[in-house]
Amino acid sequence: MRNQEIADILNQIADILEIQGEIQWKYLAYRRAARTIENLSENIADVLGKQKLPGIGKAIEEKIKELITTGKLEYYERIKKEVPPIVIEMTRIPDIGPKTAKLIYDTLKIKTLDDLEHAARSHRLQRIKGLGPKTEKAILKGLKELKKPQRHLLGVILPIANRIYKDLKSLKEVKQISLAGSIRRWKETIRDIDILVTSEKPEKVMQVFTSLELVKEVVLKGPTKSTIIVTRDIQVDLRVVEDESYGAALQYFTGSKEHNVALRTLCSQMGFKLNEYGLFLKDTEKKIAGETEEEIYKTLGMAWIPPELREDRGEILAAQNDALPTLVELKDIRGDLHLHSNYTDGKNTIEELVAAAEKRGYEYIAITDHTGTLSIAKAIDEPKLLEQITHIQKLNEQNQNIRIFTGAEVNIDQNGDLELSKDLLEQLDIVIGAIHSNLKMNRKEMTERIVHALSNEHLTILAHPTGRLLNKRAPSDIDLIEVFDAAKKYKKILEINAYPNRLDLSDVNCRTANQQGVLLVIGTDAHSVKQMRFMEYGVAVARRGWLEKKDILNTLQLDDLMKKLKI
DNA sequence: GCCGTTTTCGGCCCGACTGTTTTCAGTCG
Repeated sequence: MRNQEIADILNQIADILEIQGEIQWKYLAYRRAARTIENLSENIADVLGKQKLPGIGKAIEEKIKELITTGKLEYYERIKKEVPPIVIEMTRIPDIGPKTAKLIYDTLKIKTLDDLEHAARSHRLQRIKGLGPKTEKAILKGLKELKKPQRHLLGVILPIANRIYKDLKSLKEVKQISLAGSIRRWKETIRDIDILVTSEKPEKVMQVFTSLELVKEVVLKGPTKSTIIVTRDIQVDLRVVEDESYGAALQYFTGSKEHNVALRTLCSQMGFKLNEYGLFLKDTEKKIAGETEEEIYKTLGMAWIPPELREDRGEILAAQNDALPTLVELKDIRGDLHLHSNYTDGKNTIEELVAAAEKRGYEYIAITDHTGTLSIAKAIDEPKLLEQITHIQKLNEQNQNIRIFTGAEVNIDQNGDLELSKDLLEQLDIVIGAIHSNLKMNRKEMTERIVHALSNEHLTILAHPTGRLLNKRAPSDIDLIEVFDAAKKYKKILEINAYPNRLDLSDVNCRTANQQGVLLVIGTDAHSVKQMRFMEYGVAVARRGWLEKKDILNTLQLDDLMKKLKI
């Protein structure tokens, strides 16, 4: 049983316990345990009982063991029967929590969400004691939102956020401004855009904000908080605070929730109280910090923590011990080793890609078009690839500013072999291997397939290792620990694919790979000049994975890179 | 149900907002 499946079951147990009115600490414990498992790169079965896992004690450990060995959990099966599925379903509606869901069910005995909609339309909900017309309206609205996709890709939302940010920043009434929330943490998917501002004229700022060109709906407009809906049904929250609380508010609204909970628990132990207005002494309520984030973290005896690390994955302890990593930055990147040209499904010529790379200040790029039996990507055939190699050699002679490496993104077949002749593999500077089909093999076969590919002497880089597509396709079932072992053994490089719907390896996985001693590379997989900007998303994943400059291949200078790759 | 520089019991982050109430519970982030 896979980690995610086990985490899902623990979360469902928490939902049920919450609906049953169990004390909150009990169901919160299940959620915490689920989160621990979700953040794990290792297979839970391999580490359970062998190492201390936060939030997993004796009782939950036993339950996970039962799930692993039998594939079922007696306890879960039993309590599942005690709560009608519709009640759990109802809690997915915004503003409907366990209490309200249970109240509605107990009163009306509805069976489906359609029943709920009917009950709301015929005003039977507002007759329930404790509910009213507003709740009824909220439920009808919430039912519609349920059908929309819940989270947006960072790559979709960030350009929109930056546009709004720029518009607001240009106002003379705006003193300080920052994006906050998950977007400031560069999370791979984002629910809504949070923006924080300080101003002496909040009304004016709110007025501009709620009448921006891309506004579709104004949900809420107040002096300190406004909410709008913009294109693609993206929600944007703007909050205005006092200058003296800016740091505290920024810290608070940046999150994550888990980081904030952990930080405030620590505050409490130290005799402080932290909220969005500042850091206070617990007993006298005296404010001792709040203007800047740096000041708050410093007062708590730790270094300022980069937002990308604020996920409660050990960053607080590291900050206390002055052991935070010096995270890799976009400016450290010296080249892009995963690019597609118009020889196959790319939009631009090699010359155009080179010009764009120069503009970005790169020292080198690799042209890596598709080869193998890939019908969708118009794979390049061998004569055409030879032609491309000659073309690149000629360009390298003409242009000394940037080095163009020959390469290919070679399809890995079902057995883990590279779909390109040995002769050509030997001619290429960089061979990227990637799986594009048969993604649903079982764990053992898939792992063997990848390990076999990694053992191939011609392979340089394994691209998008898990094959996931955000919001669309789950990662393949792979024993990543074994893959990382093999990558280290055969000295192969694993990719952080920066394409916004891939971001593969993920933050958690590239962190584990690095801890296991595997070198990583950030590649954009760009199919056009425009997409070369995706590099910043790949860098963000690396940063969220605690990676430093030295952990990333394409931060090396040209000659060091060539030495490393023996080109 | 978990956890321990206050330990094996008694805590467990903190506040805003909302809708429904006559003082607060539920939900959210």
